[in-house]
Amino acid sequence: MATVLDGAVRIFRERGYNATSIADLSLATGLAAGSIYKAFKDKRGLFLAAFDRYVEEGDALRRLAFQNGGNGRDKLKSLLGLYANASSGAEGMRGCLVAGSTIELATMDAATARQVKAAHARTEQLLVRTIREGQVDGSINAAIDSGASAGLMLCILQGMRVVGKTGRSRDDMNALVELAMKILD
Amino acid sequence: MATVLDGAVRIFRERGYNATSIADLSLATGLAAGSIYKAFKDKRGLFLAAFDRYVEEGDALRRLAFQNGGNGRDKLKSLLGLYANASSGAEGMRGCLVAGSTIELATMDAATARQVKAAHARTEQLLVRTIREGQVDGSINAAIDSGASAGLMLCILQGMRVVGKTGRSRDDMNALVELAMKILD
DNA sequence: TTATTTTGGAATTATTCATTTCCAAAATCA
DNA sequence: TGATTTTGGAAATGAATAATTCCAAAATAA
Repeated sequence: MATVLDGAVRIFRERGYNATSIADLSLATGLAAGSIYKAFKDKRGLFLAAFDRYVEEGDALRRLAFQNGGNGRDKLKSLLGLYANASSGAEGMRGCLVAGSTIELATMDAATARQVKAAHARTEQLLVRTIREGQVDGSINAAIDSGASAGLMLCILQGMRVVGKTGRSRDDMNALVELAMKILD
Repeated sequence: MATVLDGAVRIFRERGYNATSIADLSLATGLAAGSIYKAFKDKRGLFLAAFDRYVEEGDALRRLAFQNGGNGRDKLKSLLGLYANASSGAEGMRGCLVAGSTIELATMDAATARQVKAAHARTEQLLVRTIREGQVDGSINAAIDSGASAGLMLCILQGMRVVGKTGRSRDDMNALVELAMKILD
């Protein structure tokens, strides 16, 4: 089942929900259309399962990035580095399921749209918490607005994912990370 | 003709190329399907015309933002302010045709993809030029890498357009602008 | 005024789409 | 071993799609 969802995640990242047909999903997951419908009820159900898996995997990667510890600033730098890597080369061109789904928000039903917005809210909350942690441990300027800087960080992360679709090198993306950290000064 | 393209720009911004049908375009432009085909050859032709118009309008807005003059830093602040406004409220939720098209890159033919990438390149070149201008007039730190900081600015601008789809207030977005300017310190 | 050309769009066409139906093979149960 | 249930998927269905055809009204030319 996990590999079915991995295949779905991949094709939805590349093409988005609307441009991905059941035939595409069948190729990507290895299941025939009838089986997809038996397992997920419909295309939207498979999308939601894939989206959840993608968000969970992202959460796990972010936790891993934070496990190397250090102070708030170190953690944020790890996070930006993680996104810089994910946004470069062939993997970067594949795209982000959250960014892609955000662009398609207008074509989604309310419940699906809520899931997409919730994913952003969760990332933004993590950013706020980590910035505040840095402000407490002294690694981040205590005077900056944690909400605003978290919002800016979220834009940078999403922007990397979009620009990554056009093909950027790892060096290009990593160069941005150093500069972005100045926001926290 | 201009209002036809304006209608097309609007619906493509909101829904993207793939999720916009000829029926949608007919409603948005006021032309029947047969007329659309006579004027633009096909859906892709209308999209390209709409995309060109959107990019040209964006260029005009950026020129306008720069006309208030000032040094390099002032100009960049105006540009970020322009994007912050465009990315907030109902207008922000409508989305950006360039960001949206970037997400759909994998579903485009090579010529259309080149146009989308060219739009990014043009914005990035403007950012590089303006940062260098600021480094010459002393308003921007001469030591920072103009290429990397332009790349980061591009990510911020595109990220604002994506996050703006989820609904952000003008105050939220403007708060980011102040912080983003620290990159140039 | 009549003939011809141009224009706008309704209707149609062929294809693709999401979803359902139905069938046969495999697995399970008695 | 035979009967029944489960499972996977090919084929079919009805709707939506991009694009084309054809018609009538409007405009132009003689």
